[in-house]
Amino acid sequence: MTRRGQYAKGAAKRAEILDAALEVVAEHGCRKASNREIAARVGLTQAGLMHHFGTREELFIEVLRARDQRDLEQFYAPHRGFQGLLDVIAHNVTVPGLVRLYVEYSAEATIAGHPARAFFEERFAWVRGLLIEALQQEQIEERMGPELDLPFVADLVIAATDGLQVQWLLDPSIDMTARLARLWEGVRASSWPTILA
Amino acid sequence: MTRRGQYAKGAAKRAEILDAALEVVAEHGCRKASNREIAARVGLTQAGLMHHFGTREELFIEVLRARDQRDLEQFYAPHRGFQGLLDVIAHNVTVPGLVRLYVEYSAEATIAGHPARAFFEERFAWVRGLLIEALQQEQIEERMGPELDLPFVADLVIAATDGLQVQWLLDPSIDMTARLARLWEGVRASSWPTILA
DNA sequence: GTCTATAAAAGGATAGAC
DNA sequence: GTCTATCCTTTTATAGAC
Repeated sequence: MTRRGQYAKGAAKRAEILDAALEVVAEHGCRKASNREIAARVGLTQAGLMHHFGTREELFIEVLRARDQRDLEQFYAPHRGFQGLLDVIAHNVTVPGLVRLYVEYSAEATIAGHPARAFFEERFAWVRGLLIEALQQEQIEERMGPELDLPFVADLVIAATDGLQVQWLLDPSIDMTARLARLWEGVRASSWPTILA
Repeated sequence: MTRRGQYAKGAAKRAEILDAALEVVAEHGCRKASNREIAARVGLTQAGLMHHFGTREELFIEVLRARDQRDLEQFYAPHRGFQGLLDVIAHNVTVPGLVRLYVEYSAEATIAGHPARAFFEERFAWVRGLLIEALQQEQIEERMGPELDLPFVADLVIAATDGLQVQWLLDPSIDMTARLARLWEGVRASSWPTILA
């Protein structure tokens, strides 16, 4: 019971910190989001914060992991096909801090030896896999031709999604979901097969 | 003459610095590229570097400006159509530092009040304009249907290009040019008109 | 134009008390 | 689990000599 309570409290505090980190990132950007300010938002000192996350990098990675887990549960299911991705993007519009963290941190992490590089490599492969599954379902239900090169289409859609997020951060009036939906309609209805197959 | 020589020397040093900045960014990333190391590469102290560029941000923006200017002269011409973009991307593969700077710095600069935000906003509008011009040329020469929504296609191509660059930084074996060429063939040959028009 | 010297700040991380 | 206190590093930027 005491032990249980301690764990529960620790987990609650961690969750609180993850939310605070998002707030600060949304306001100042990932680069200028200091541990001190994140800590202050949850009534901790910087040292107190470091007790929960060994390093700053672990904190950011944990934020992104939690996001992926939530998105997976809330929006993804193989039978939903492409709609799953569209729902994720529609949801992203409501969490600009998360979009900013993803865009900024994924860019920074591409450098060799960066502590978050492996995370993004693995995440990319994982997302590609999910998207390919979703596209296969679209083929099975015959909303999409059977000849398309799925890995190519998946990577292209991911690239467009990532690029759109930067455009959206610069101009939030852009409707990311509508644009992706339009891209998807283009892929679906395409007579691309002879080219993309 | 003396004056001329001074200017020439100053300009040469500036150019040297821009190259050095790219080297350091390629190795450590934009975030970890310190003024000190850039200065050291050209045999200057950090203070000496600051004489040429008032701030770090001006230096980075200048690097990107010089790149755009060069790309414009070397690769872009309205009558070349989409090939201009393909050539730029093919060239990008040979300058990873530039790609890294662009990806990382454009992400960071999306934050409100960032000194480079205006630069990226303007650059984005400029690139979109060039691409639309190029696409119009493709239509004129009837390599592409007349019904397509050009601004939409342009933004989508830019998004895909930007997203591909992140993928490429994580995995340099990806052939960005081939993927964009394939996207372009898809757009071109598409029976998208009823959807995208 | 370049250097030396220094400011002045901010950052992440750790040790040890409670 | 959290705080206080502190360390140490690194960074950008400036002032003034040469």
